Amino acid sequence: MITLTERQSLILKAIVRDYTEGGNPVGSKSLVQELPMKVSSATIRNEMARLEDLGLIVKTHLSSGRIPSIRGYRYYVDHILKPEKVDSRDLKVIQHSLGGEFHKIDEIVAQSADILSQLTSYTTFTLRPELKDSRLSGFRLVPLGNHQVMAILVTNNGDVENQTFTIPNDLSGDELEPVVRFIDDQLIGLPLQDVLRKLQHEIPLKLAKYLQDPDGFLDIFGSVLSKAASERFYVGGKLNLFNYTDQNDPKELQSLYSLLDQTDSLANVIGPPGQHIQVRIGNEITNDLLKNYSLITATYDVDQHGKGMIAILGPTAMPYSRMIGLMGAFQRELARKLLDYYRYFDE
Amino acid sequence: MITLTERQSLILKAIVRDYTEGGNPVGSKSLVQELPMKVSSATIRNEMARLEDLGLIVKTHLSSGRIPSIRGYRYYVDHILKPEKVDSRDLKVIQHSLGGEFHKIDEIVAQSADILSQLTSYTTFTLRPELKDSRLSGFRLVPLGNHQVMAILVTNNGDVENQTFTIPNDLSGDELEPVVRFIDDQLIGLPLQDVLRKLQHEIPLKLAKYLQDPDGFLDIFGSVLSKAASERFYVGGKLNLFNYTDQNDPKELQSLYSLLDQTDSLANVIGPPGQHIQVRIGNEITNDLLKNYSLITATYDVDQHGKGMIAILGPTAMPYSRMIGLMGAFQRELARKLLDYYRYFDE
DNA sequence: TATTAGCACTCTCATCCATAGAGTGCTAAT
DNA sequence: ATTAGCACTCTATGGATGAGAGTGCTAATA
Repeated sequence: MITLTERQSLILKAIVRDYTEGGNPVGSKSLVQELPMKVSSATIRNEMARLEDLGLIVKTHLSSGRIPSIRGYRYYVDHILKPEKVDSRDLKVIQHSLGGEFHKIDEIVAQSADILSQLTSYTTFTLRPELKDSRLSGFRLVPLGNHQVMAILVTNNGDVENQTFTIPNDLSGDELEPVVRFIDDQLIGLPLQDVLRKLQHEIPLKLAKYLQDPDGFLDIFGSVLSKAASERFYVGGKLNLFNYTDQNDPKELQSLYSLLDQTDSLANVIGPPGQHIQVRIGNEITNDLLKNYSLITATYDVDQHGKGMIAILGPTAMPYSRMIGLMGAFQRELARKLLDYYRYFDE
Repeated sequence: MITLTERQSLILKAIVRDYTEGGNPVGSKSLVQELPMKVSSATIRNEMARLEDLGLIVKTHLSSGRIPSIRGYRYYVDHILKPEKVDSRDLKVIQHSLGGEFHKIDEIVAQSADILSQLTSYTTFTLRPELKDSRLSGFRLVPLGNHQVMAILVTNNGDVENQTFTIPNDLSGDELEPVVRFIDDQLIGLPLQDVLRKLQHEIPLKLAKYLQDPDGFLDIFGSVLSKAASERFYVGGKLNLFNYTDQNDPKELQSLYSLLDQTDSLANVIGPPGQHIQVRIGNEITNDLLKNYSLITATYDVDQHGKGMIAILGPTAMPYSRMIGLMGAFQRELARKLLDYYRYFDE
C-alpha cells in the first residue's frame, strides 16, 4: 500500500492535470510555478525521483519530463481526485435531451449514448436495463395477407418486439386463435428467461395438443422471443475516435472502429452491471486493443425493472474528475427518465 | 474531341494499368518493357509529352513519371476499357449470398451493400426500389394494451412498415373498426404517393364522419406512411475507407466517415436512378469531399416494381474494367433475386 | 537533515547538407 | 520518325549539427 506525503500528492496531482490539459510531459521547472509551496526545482526533482521509484510516474526518454503511469492514474483516481460537480449547462443538455417524448426504451438508451458522447467528446456505450427479467405480457400473430404474418411480443415493461415472417400459406385469424389462447393461458406473466427455457421442453409437447404442426410456429415464436431477450448495446460518438487516438497509426484506428461494430466483444469489455462508478485504466481493461485507453463504467438502477449500464471510452489522459461527475449526473437523470417511462405501463 | 493513335492509346492504357496496380508514377523505361511494339524509351517519352499536352496524363513533379489525369481516366473509361467478364468465384459469392431466405426487401438490399463492399474492398451504397410507387394493400391497428398500439402498413410489394405508439387511453378493437374500414374502402390500391397527397386534404374531411377526434389517428397514419414512403439507403464497407484514402490526412478520413452517416447528402451524390452503368471520376462528382475519388453507379430494374441503385466509391485509380464487369453481374443478380421475391406476393 | 545552486549529461526536434536514383527534355545523329 | 546520349530536376534517405528542455548528481547551505 502506497502512502504519499502531502507534497508528493500535490505534485502527482499537478502532473496529472498538466499532462491531461497540455498533452506534454511535465518538467520540474513548470511545476515550481504552479505549486503552492515555495521550493526550488531541484527539490521537485528529488520528489519526482521518488514518485518514479514508486512507479507512479515515468519518463518518455532518459531526460524528459514525466507523465503519469497507469499506477499513477490509479492512485490519482483512488486517493486524490474529487468528483467535479456537474456543469449546469451540461445538466441542462442532459435534461433537455431526455425530456422529449419517446416510444421505446431503446430510443431513450440509444439517445443517451449520443448525448454523452457529445458532452464528453469521447466514445460512449449504453446498455438498456436487462430484458431477460421482463415478463411476457402479450403475444400476437397478425396475418398480413400475401403469405406474411407479423409476430408481436409485448413485455410488462412496455417493450415491444416484432418481426415479419413469410409463410407458405395465408393464415386466417381463426387458425391462429388456439395458439394465441395457449400462450395467454400458459405463458403470460412469466419472465422471458423462463419462457425461453420452456421453449426447449414443455412448450413443444403441450402445443402439440393445439396444433398439428407446431414447428413452424415455434420457429416464429422462438425467433421473436430471443430477439426480445437479447441484450442491446448502443455506441455513440464513433467519430470522436479521431479526436483522441494516435493520429499516426491508422491501423489501430481501423481496429478500434471494427471493434465498435462487434457488439458481443464490447459487451464483454463493459462487463455486467456492477456497483456505482468504476474506472478502468489502460491494461486494466481486459481487451488488448484498449490497453492505451481508459474506460469509465456506471450502472444505473431502475428498481424492479432492472439495471443498465453507461460507459465512456477515452484516452488514459482524461479529465477524470469532470467525467466522473458527469457520469453521476447522467446515471441519475437516465434512471429518473426510465422510471417515468415505466410508470406509464404499471397503470 | 480527342483522337489518339493506336500507339498512344496503348501507352495510356498501360499507364492506367500500371498506376492502378502499383500506385507509383509510371516512367518511360518501365513502359518500354511492357508494350508490345519495339521502340526506345525516348520515343515513349515523346508520345508521353503529347499525351500530357492533351491533358490526359500529368507529372507529380517536374521530372517524375506520369499518372493519369481525371481526363485521362475519362478517356480510358470511355474509349479504351473493355468490361472484364466477372470472375466465376465472385459470381458464386454473389449468388450464394443472395440465395438465402429473406423476410424483407430491405434485408436483401442491405446485404447487397455488404457483399459488394467485400468483393471490391471499397465502400458501397445501395438504394432499394423506390417505395413511393408501391400501392397500399393493407393497414392495421393492433391494440397492445398498456397504452400502446402498433400501426402496420403493408404494400402490394410485400413491404411491411410498422411503428408503435403510446396513446393516452387503451383502445379496443371495436373502436378502431370504423377507421380500418375507412382505409379499406377508400385508400387501398392507391400508390403511397397519392395517399400521402390525400392526407393533406381529402382524408381529414372524410374521416371526420367516422371519428370524433381524427387528429391523433392522422398523426399515426401519416407517420407510418411517410416512414414507408421514404427512400432507404444502405452503406457497406465503411471500414474499407481506411484502405484507399490518404493515410496521412485523418481530417479527410473523418469528414468522409461523417458524410457516410448523412443519408440525404449521399442520396444527392448518387442521384436518381438513371440508365445502365455510369462512372464519375474525381471532380465530376458533385460533392467536394469526394473530388479525389471515383464513383461507379448502376441502376437495376425490377420491372413494374421500380428501379433501385447500387454504387461503388473508391480511389480514382481503380480497376475500372473489373469493377464495371462486377457491377453488371451484380445488377442482374440483384434484379433477379428481387423479381423472385416479389413474385411471391403477386400470387 | 532537508533544501538548493550549479553543472555535466542525455535526448528530442528541426534544419541543413550530401548523395543515389529515377525520370525528363533536348539535341544531334541515324 | 526514331534513337542514343547527356544535362538537369526532383525525391527520398541518411547522417551531422545545434538549440532547447529536462534530468541526476555533487557540494554547499540553513
